[in-house]
Amino acid sequence: MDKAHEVLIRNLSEHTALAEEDLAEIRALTFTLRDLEPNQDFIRQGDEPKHSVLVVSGMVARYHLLGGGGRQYLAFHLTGDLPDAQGLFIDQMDHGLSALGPASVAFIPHRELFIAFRRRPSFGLAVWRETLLDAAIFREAITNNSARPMQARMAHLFCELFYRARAAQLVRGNRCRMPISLAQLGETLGMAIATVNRTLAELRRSGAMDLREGELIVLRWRDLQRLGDFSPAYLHQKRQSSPEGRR
Amino acid sequence: MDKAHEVLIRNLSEHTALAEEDLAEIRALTFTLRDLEPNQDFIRQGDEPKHSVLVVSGMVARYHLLGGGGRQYLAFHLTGDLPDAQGLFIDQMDHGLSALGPASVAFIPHRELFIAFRRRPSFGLAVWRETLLDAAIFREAITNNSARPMQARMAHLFCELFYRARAAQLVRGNRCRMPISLAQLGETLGMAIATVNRTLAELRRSGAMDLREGELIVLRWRDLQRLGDFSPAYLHQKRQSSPEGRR
DNA sequence: CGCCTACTTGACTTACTTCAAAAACAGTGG
DNA sequence: CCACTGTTTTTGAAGTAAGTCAAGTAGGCG
Repeated sequence: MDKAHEVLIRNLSEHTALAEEDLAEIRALTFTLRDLEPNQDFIRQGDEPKHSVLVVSGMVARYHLLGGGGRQYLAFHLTGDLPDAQGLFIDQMDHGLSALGPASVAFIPHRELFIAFRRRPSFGLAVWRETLLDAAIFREAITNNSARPMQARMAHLFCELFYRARAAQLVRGNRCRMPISLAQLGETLGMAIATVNRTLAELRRSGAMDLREGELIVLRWRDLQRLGDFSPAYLHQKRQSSPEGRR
Repeated sequence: MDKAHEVLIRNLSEHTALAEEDLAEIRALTFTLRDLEPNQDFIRQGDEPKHSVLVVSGMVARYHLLGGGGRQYLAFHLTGDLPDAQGLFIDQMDHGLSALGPASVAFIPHRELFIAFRRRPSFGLAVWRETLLDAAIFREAITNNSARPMQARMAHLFCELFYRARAAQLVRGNRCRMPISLAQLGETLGMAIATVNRTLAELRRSGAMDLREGELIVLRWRDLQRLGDFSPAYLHQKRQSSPEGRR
């Protein structure tokens, strides 16, 4: 019944072998569930975090606020992710968190986490590992937004999200939920909304993918991967199940 | 005498209060020193890391290799930094490391680190904290390279490096070592080398800073900070000593 | 039906890239 | 000390990709 705990366990198990004692420790954590509206901000830049967040369902984004009120989206998080383990040791959030589509998250008190880390250091290491994976994704975003042309940049983002969705078992057939607007895509990839639209149109025309009604549809994975110059090594998946095979 | 250990202790102490036992644990670590030529690569993308690196002197960079053989620089590291604590839980490096100017680094076996973490969990947490600080710097780089115009982008980078150099006590007067070429600056900020030069010329003309003979000179900190839209919150320094005061 | 938001498209402008060449500089060897 | 080579920096001119501006269409909802 406690879906949240199981979601966390599944996600950590992707990268780390957890002992029975770790599982017990995790199951003993107090989670406070909260349902979120689409585009609802639930942690703000400047907040002093006292809780960590676990994505129980839906998609969650991190963003920087810009001078003019605009946003720079930094990363997206799927079911099972701990989007602000980043905030564990930090006095003031340097970025905010918002839901993309409808989502639900669980709040976990930092205090409890630290106690659990002390009792089961291997649990701490597993969470640490997650934060390092996050960092690898950040690094790739730097390269993506700085060094790749617009089309590849966008294709790469979709590759990453699809690949990660697959690992989190959120892909059904060749599609997964992706409730992101063009404006948000622009604020993620550093391009103007008009360009977003034109670039997306190109990708559609290439026949590699489609994005419709909040769903990402991958029609030809290898083509999309090629267009996006995507190689998943940086995601450090244990089992290298790639969406190949489906053309 | 063991400069490397003291450098690490000083850096960790910036953010975390270490107990005597932690210090003892750190001092017991085996460091293998290595001197590096300017621009020498010492960890390559694809390597299987068995050691962590500590910057003992000089400046070190992380980079992604691009398809065409080019590079995207991801971050720079100063004396005291642990540039690849990121590699602690990772089977294959997703990025490489190189010296900028002449530098020296110490290698620490992962095995020893993990043993030390077990014996002194607070030491592990301190290193974890460092990796989260790194991640915050990555996030800012995403925003910098995606959302800021060229001049601000460059100014912001110099602000960050100067600010960090100051915290690491590497600033003398209003200058610090910065052995970086225009080409590398371009590969950091995602701009063509011609643009780098013209943008740098603008910044010089503004009178806020200069970059000469591998040295960064900050003439008017507040102006540079304004030009770069820089606010240091994301660096999460405990003591908020800013370079202000010197105009 | 009308309003609001999200998406689409077109025409214009510009900031940046590319290309090219010159000037400054560092290292090497006579 | 100076010529010779290679690299880095500087500057100019031309081309282009992407931003901006603006208007129009489509979709969702009270």
